Amino acid sequence: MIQIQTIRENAAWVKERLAVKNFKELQLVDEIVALDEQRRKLMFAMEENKAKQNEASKAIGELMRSGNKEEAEKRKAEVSELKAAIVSSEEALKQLEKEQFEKLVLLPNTPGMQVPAGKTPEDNEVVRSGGMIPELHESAVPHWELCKQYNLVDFELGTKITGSGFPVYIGKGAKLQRSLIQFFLDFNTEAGYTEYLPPFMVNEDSAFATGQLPDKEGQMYHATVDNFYLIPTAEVPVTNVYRDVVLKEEELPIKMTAYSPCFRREAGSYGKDVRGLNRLHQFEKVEIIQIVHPEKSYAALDDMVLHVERLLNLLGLPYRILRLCGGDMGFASAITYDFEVWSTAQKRWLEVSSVSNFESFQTNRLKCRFKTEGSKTQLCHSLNGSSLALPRIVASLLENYQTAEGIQLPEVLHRYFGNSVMN
RNA sequence: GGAGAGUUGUCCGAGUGGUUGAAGGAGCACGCCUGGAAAGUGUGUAUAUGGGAAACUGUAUCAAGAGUUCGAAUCUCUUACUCUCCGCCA
Repeated sequence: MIQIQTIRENAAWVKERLAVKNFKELQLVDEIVALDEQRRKLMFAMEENKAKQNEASKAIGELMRSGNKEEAEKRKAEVSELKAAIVSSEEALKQLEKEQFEKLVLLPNTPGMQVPAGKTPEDNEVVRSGGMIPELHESAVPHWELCKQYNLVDFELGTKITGSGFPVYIGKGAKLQRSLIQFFLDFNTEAGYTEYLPPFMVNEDSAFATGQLPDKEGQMYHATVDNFYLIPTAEVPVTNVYRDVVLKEEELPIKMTAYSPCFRREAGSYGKDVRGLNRLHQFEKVEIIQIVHPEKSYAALDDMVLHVERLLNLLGLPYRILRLCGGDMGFASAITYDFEVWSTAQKRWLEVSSVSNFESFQTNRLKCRFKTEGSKTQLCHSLNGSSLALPRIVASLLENYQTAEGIQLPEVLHRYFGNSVMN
């Protein structure tokens, strides 16, 4: 949520930035400013009345004690009148606050100055790329064929048990999941991230704080009886560790990592783009999250991008890094870098990680602040990224490392998986 | 799931309708004392949000929400959470 002070003081700038994100309803900004002004005026008037009421009540207490009942009754009548005014302005104020909040919550985060304008994925900027695209043998096939051939993942079985988009990993396919999760977590903790294993369901407050509610209500699975949401990413429960927390400046930066399954309803399109592991309702992911001093969030962002890049280099996958254009960015993000790996058999790029700086957008909802010696509390900045999402990494590992004799995984995984060939 | 007890400031803890933003401790900060420290001693020590250039000042906050009252930490209701016992379970 954008801070109201920012909008109050720089409405024109906010509108200009939101336009970069192709946000259409810029009039909301002006409406919010107008509501804010009304709200403050009303609040001031009401508080004046309340002050009078408090004063009178105190006086009544004294009059009662000194036995001056008549005078006390007079003042009581006076307060009753005040009260009527207070009650009505309280209602009006509540209404104004509600309206303002409802509009405020609709505004996406303002994109940072480096964010390119644009509407579609074609407008994203390629920042750099790395890795080598392998030469595959003649009969190389996409990963869904490999999964079937070597009995690694059974999609039909998942459909029977649950529904489409819920694959069942079997044998070496299951072990590969476990190996990757452990490899990623080890890599992250060695870089100073503290490991968390969070709840996989969250309450409404948590889903709101990281920006999933109300924006993406329909994209989460909702356990309605208890009003819990299945997490779409570990970002939600882990970032909420610091909801309603005031940190000391020296506690920053906070670095956390977590594995979790991710649940996404997103009724996507059908066809080859979503075949196999390309798009799922349930998948595994390891996430990294940082909460940092506002002046250091862009340095932290660079650090996280390099971190993910190292991981892809270790896996030996051909990748490219994109700076997303305004139109392709998420609701809460100020800037996002996407990582894509090349799927040689499908001949297309697959998104495997998304690293974002949310600046104070999430922390404003979280009320995650820090206090400096002798100064006011201010909002931290939050960032997160995938390191990494499993299914598409698995897809490209299988495809890019296939040979006529079977699949030989990169060396970095031998420690976790063994060096056996999948055949 | 059933029964009972609880939730007050950084912490402990008092407080059953009227100068209670909240006694008393502890902690912390600054000062005095000291050669230095401990002890002792004095002062200060919440947050949010309005108004104001500022000094300063209004309002709200004793788990959360609603109610009774001129006035609520204190009375009533609802909810959440914690603890104990029972049940169930891995």
